[in-house]
Amino acid sequence: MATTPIDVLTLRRGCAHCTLQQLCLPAGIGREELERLDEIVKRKRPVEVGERLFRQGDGMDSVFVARDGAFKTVLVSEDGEEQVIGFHLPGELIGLDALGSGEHRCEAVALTRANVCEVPFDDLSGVAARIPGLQRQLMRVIGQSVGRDQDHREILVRRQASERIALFLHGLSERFEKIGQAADRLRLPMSREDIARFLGLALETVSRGFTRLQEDGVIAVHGRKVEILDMDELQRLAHGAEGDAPPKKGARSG
Amino acid sequence: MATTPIDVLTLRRGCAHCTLQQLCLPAGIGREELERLDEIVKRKRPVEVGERLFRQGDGMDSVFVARDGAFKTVLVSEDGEEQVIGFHLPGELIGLDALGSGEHRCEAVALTRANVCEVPFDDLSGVAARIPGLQRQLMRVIGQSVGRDQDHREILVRRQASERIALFLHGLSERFEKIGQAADRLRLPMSREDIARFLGLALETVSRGFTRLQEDGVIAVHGRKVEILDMDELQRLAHGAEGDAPPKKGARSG
DNA sequence: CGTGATGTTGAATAATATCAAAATTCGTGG
DNA sequence: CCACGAATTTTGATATTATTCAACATCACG
Repeated sequence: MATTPIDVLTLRRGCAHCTLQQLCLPAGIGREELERLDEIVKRKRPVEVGERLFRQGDGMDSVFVARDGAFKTVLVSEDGEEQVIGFHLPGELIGLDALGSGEHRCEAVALTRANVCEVPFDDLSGVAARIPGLQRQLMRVIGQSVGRDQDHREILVRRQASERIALFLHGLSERFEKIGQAADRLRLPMSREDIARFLGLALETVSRGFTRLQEDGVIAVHGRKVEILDMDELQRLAHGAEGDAPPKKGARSG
Repeated sequence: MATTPIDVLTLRRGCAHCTLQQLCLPAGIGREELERLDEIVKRKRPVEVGERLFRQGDGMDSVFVARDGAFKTVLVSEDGEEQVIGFHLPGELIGLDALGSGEHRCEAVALTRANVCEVPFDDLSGVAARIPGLQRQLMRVIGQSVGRDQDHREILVRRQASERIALFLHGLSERFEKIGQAADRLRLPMSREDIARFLGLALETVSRGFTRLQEDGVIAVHGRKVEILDMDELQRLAHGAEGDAPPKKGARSG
């Protein structure tokens, strides 16, 4: 437990044997093309908590994908305040924010120790140009990234803290499920403060929100471990339903 | 004043003579290429207030650019609530939200009568593939679009209504200036309600915010006409400065 | 078993939403 | 040019909600 030894085999094996295959760039790409992709993908030593993949102003040399662990992307304003603009789970591309300008507008910070794949963007574009499937995958992944940004905005326009929090947890749950983890037993990789800066709320408000959800029997909280007890209700709350009349009492059927 | 006759000449002339030339897709494209672009650009009859360019779920057939007038893009949730996710001034591409999925996630509504150019996306991709300059322009414009989304998020994470409003006005001012209109005399094309739904605030809060800014001598408000009297102060307010110690007193010089 | 970081809780304060009404603007037609 | 009505905007009073400052609890880790 104390040490997570680097799985050298996994490192060598490449995309073809990665558990994220179906979620990451390689999804739906043929065997040969996969090998070409493998050639340009760099697998790096584990990244430690707090390490950065890139900083604001860096050129967009590579895009990154975590095979495990988690990252946050943050915007640091002139006065040093940190604004969290996204969280990244395994299989979700990191670093596309520089697509427009060629320069990163944010920085990517590791929330946990993580193993990441680095894909040099020039090479990727080159390979993608010759592999229609990869080109399509790239667009798909970019689209997903834009979609997550939209989700974030949909969270932020909500005026009630409870809605934002419910929306956040529900969205995270969906994403965990997508990468093969339990949707109802989340181990949050980020602090309450990170969540607060992501939701545009005070840290204490987030904490209280969690407590409230627990009191209402929607979730169970143990620090960063969150168990979702009533997914339907969580979703209801995420869409403006007040604490008024949850169709409880032997809930989901009638 | 009562009638704005359709300028047939302008309609015929095409991109080469459009006043938006340097801001729109054609910027920096050679004469011949411009003609090829012209061939695929459709110029439509004026769009009336409230008309939609596309709706949620529509396929991304075209992208649009207003030559004059203004649009909003809105997200309509299941329960019929409207969320404003963007405003579009002349020269700003509309309809890129569908890039990822191929389907529009939002709908584009005319805020004023407007003349728009429609660019069929398939054709555009085709032409762009053969014109490196256009390809680059397209990326630039997409990047700008993503940038405006980021700006919106940066507005929404602000916790003070006054900051959001200041940020909104300041950003709008910059964009007006970019299209050759006075930066300090804005004719807002959108209602207070639209602004509220864009900023994630109650309509009344927006109104009060405007009034407050007027009382503080930062702007002058006459309905939808807003004059910016102290741009520096507006910018200061946009970045968390309280009403504490504005370096006022014979303001702008010292 | 301390110790610093992280998370929770409480009380007072400040900000915003909500409900209601008045004022203004704008388009339209006389 | 003026008057009218509908829609928009502003303003007021009040209730809700979130923030802030502070203390306390808990967790992770050495």
